Amino acid sequence: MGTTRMPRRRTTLKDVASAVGVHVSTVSRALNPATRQYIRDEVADRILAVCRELNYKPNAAAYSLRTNRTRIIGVLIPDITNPVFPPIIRGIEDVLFASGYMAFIVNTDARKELQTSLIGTLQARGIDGLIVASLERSDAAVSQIAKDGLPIVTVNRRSDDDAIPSVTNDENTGLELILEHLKFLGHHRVANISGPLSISTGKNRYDAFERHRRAMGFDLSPELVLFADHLNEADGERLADIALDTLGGLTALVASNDRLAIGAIAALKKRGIACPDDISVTGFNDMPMVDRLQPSLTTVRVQQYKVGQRAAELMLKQVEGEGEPARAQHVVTPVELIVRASTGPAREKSERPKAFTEIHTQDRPQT
Amino acid sequence: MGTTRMPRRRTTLKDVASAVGVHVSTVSRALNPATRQYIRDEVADRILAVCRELNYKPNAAAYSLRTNRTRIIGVLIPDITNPVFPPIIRGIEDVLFASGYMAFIVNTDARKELQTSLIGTLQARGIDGLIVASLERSDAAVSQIAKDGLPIVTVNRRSDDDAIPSVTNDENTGLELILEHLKFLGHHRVANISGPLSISTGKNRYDAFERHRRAMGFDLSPELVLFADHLNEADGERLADIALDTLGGLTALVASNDRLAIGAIAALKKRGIACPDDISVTGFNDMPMVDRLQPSLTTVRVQQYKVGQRAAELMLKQVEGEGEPARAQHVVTPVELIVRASTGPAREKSERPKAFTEIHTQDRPQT
DNA sequence: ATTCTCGCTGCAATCGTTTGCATGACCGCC
DNA sequence: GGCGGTCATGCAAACGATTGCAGCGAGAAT
Repeated sequence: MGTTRMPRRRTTLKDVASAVGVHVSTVSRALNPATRQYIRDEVADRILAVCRELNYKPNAAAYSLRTNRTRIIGVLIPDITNPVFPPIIRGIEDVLFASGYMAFIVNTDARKELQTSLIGTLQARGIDGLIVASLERSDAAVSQIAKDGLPIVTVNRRSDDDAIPSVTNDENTGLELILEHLKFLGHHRVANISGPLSISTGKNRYDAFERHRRAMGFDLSPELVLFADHLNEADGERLADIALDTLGGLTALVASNDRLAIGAIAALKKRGIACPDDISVTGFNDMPMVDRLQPSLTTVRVQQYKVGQRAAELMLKQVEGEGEPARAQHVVTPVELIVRASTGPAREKSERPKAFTEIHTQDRPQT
Repeated sequence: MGTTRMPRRRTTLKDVASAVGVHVSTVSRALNPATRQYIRDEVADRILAVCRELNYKPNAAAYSLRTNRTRIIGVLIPDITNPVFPPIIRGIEDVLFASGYMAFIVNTDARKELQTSLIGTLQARGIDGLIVASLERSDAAVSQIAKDGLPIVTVNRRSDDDAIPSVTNDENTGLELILEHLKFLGHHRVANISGPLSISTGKNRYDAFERHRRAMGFDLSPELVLFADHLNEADGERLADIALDTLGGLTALVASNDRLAIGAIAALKKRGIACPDDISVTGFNDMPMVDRLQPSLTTVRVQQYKVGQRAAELMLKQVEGEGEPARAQHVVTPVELIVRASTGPAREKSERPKAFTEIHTQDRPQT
């Protein structure tokens, strides 16, 4: 020893108590805002001073063991590598942290059985609540958790089970704005690369597409809708290929999210089809970077950070408000159409020059 | 068996013990692989069966209180929203999780005093170790933590303090590859948009740039190096603007990372300078999406996921290996040059019209 | 003067595990 | 047949906080 530093023991309530000359319970009460009132100001001040001096930090494990609360919220994410999620996570973390909570973020890789097992792990860790972004419309494990009384909120997606509070985006208006925009540009035959119907965003955007294409008088052929298995670029490219092979006279592709749209654009590029001159493409989400792609993506902007914040707030309300378990809230946040360079006037039916032969001079004012 | 009624209370060791008809300590030992040997197989099997039946999950708080270990590793990230970090985090999480550990991810926003306070919070939570990606070359708080004996590893960056283990990328080779590539393309006067020297990546890449541009006979003018305050697109654009305003005859810009490079390309576009025809640009990191930009980015690929894994492995070795604290390891992972469309042959010296005076006819409607 | 109230503080149980030590059964051995 | 030695298990003391309840002094009320 000598040179080696002893890992000095952390200071506990008992240390503080004996330093001040009071009982540990007195220290405990002085430190807890809820019981602070029972202690004489003079004593409390002395206690606070000593705590600071000894750099006292309450032992979280002991607190949890006694109170059965951890001040930890579990957060289930499909894949943190997907750029949609980090802003949501920031929103969640910032709100939770401000109230002394922390977030346990875990990736489910969209595997349901893994998700179920992760929920078990999180419960073993004693989380106070669960925020889930990786949710299918029906998920027995999640519904069971909710029924067991663990506070829960879904974010970005929602469950068919209305008892589970949610914070989602206004998908319906989003698609309405897109279709309005395309109609204005003169499109009539537009295809939809839909997400899986097992996920609320996929289902809701699909429903909205059907609703509004009917209302606005677009071509209603059912074969104009293709369903993705995964919400990624590869599947977008695959489905766009199918669409281009099997559907004639297409002038626009509406993708269920940005990643599918990016894949679709890659498919067009591969074939030398110009976007937007031959075919327009739209996304959904407005992920970071999509304004710098070629062409920059026309899409629907959702308030990712905000959605995360709201979810965390709903969670805190449940966790802190010991009171009555009021009816589950469902928050829907507004969206906004962002027009960029991936959409343009519909190609005239008569003239169909190969895109790269013409000079495209259109100038779109950046965001 | 059969339909189970809902136990509001979690099942504990005591429940299992009384169900089996043994003492809690026996159950505890049967469940712990290290003490499993002391228990008769017959009894142990019965215990395991009952545990499964009652769905027993050990109480993490009680475990931590008793053993002073949480199986939680703190992870400090500057900003999870920066696409460089999610893959690293996945690497860390996957490895930790496989060993029964979890990660507490927190964002420091590159604010040192916030980081210091976050470290305090994490310590109060009783983390078993700390992995830090948000580190300046000298950080008193972090060095102190290490000296106190808390296992620590830095990832992506490293400290000047050699006692702190690290996992980093081979910055030196990365810049060598880039400069070799540019030299091969005939460039001679190339500028460097360097990161802050207070961060190891900035410093090391700057040093490497200096070393190799000298070795390879590039133009050595000191004014060819500009220093960024922040590693983001905005600063890249700002510095590229300065470079273009003040430096004549430039044919290439070497940026210290992809985000700076993206900003630099935006600056070129804004002025109607063609990349790579007028000026080539290179990045570092190979973030997701940079292959889909216009032009796609020539950059150095670092193994982000791998780096995260290695960091977690180093951490586990420290945490699990009760043994003596062998000398701090410093792992350097190899990098790879990815040539894409943002680099091209150097413009001939003869033809060098002021960029913005020439007719810019390129067809980028983009801003 | 006695009793009651009230404000402040101490006492001790408790949360669910782990773990050093004691215990008791059983065995082989001299 | 007593003795030491395993082996398997029970006992009970921690770990550090919270919290219902008891106690105590002093001032107010009777």
